[in-house]
Amino acid sequence: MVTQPVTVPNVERIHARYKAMLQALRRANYRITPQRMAVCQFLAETRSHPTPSEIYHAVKEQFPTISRATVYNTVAVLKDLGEIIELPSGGSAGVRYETDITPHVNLTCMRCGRIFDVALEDLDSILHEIDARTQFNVTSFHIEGYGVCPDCQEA
Amino acid sequence: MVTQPVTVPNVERIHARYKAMLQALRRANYRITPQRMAVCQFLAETRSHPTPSEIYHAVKEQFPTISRATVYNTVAVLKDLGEIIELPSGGSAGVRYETDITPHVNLTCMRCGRIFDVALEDLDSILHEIDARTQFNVTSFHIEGYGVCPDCQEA
DNA sequence: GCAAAAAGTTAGAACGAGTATAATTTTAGA
DNA sequence: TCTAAAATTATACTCGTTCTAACTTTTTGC
Repeated sequence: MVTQPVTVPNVERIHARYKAMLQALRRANYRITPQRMAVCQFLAETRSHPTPSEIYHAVKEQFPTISRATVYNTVAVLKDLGEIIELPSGGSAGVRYETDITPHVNLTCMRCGRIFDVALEDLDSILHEIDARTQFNVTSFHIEGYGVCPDCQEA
Repeated sequence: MVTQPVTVPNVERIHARYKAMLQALRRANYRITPQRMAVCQFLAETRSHPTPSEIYHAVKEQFPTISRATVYNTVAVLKDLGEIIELPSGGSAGVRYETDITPHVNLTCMRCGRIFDVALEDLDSILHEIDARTQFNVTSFHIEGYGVCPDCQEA
């Protein structure tokens, strides 16, 4: 079983993430609408690297008339602001979104398509080395690993 | 300007990559067809993180009747075999494929959408640490960095 | 070299993810 | 409270991706 990081999703962390997203929107002069708040809340809560469709269906429970365009617009804005990251989905479901923008490792199982988060220490040294070698202004990074998860190894 | 790695694409490297892809297909009991060879050749040669559409149009020069489904099937098989990696394309162009499966850094400019490859040393230590912390069988990994490229910083 | 099974390709259709659009609604600031 | 402009909506549209049935090709064994 993949070692889950010691940090457990809790109300504080979710709230901080939610607040950070809303602040990013405000700072960039985007309007704060109930729909955007709901999308941010869902994204702050989820651990599942959701597709746009999954986000849509989750938010639709609270806002039955929400339009898909609204969801797509909202995640696009959040992505532009660097609050979420777009991942290849590893299946036929289009893109997935990563809400943890701190440096970490995503391990994608090439069998079942699931994505596992792993926290590693000392990833900052990578950022230093990228800075030393390039003139690219890097604002976030993570590591994408591919292979077979423990469950699929047993099957 | 992003520092390009000292390694320059040359005929030997391209040929080795091409051969590796064909061998992976053979080893997995896939048939070697002229269309698959052409896709592999193009992928071995390109440095451009091509979309499926770009692959299709490149191969269509040599095989004017090739079907899109054939291209999609071929890259899907190569992806399943771990010979190429799927990247988010950062635009509306669907996915892009990465043909360099050695550990390295992809820097994606969030303005223009271009993807820059950077080679770093000592990335193997990351693999060791993932192994130490998880039971995930990792076969390849790379680093995804996001930010603004030098060109877009000047504009 | 031939035959056959099965994989692979093809052309075109289908699907659905993602985007566009015009009308309507809502937000935020004065 | 009013208003300008942003945001949402329902629906249509685009296009990337996958499906399908017929046909072709590869590979293996004889």
